[in-house]
Amino acid sequence: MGRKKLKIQRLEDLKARRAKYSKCKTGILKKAKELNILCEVDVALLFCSPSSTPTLYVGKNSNGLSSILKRLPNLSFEEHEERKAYTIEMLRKIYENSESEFDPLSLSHDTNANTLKLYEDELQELKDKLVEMSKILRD
Amino acid sequence: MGRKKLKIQRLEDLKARRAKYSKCKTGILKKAKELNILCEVDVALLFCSPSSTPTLYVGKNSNGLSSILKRLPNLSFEEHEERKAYTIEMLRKIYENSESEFDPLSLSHDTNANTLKLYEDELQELKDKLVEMSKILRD
DNA sequence: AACTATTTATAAGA
DNA sequence: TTCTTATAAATAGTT
Repeated sequence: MGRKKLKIQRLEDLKARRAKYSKCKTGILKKAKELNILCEVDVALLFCSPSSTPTLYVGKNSNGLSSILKRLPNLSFEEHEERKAYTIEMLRKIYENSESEFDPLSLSHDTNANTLKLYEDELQELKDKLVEMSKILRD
Repeated sequence: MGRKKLKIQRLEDLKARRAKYSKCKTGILKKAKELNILCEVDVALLFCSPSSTPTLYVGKNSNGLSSILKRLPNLSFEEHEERKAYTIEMLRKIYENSESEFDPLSLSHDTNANTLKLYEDELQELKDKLVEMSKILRD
């Protein structure tokens, strides 16, 4: 929207990128709030830009979701070897089954309400990460 | 947007709510992808509706973010008492400091890039949760 | 942060 | 669900 149509590619100018980020984030947060209220959907959004404070938004009335997200910041230093092995195994299963949808929870306490739909970007990244991890494990 | 202006309140008709959810989610995901590419911002979105499969979107090139999010589904059954105590302590600090911004990471390995900006809904929920937890602890 | 021309998202209907 | 079209809303360029 706006005076001209934008090509969806990285904005090279830092200042323009920051301005865009600010405006766009505001817009998405507004939409997410609307979705949360209109449709009774639990919503959580996380934005991390290289240059500014990460933003977490969690909609009202999230059942258990927000309590999980609250712990996100603390996970990184709790990565014990045990957990890593588990994660790698999970990634392998995901990799072997990489279509546009899958269910990472089939490994554990699955219920219909707990399945996750993943998008292409996510899957590509999982693949990349698995390759990286494989390299590390070979050393 | 559309033929008429909508009031932002829960849609009472289930069918309408589902239709709205589907359309709106598509729109937000599109915007999030644009933000991810245009501004080089790591993005993660999670939607959980009562009636359909939860949706997770994580943008391309997320540094460490996606590996954290990947483990979200597995957290719930890993809630040991030790972790709970830590979480409660974190919530207390947050509660005592509840303005529209704060830094939950000051408790640990804080860097400028690791702080989180929280929104009102989030804070309200934290307060509610803390009240609940206080009740449980008194028993 | 504010303005406004323009693009984009979407409400209602098919 | 998908499409069409009128309309509401977001936003690009600019101040």
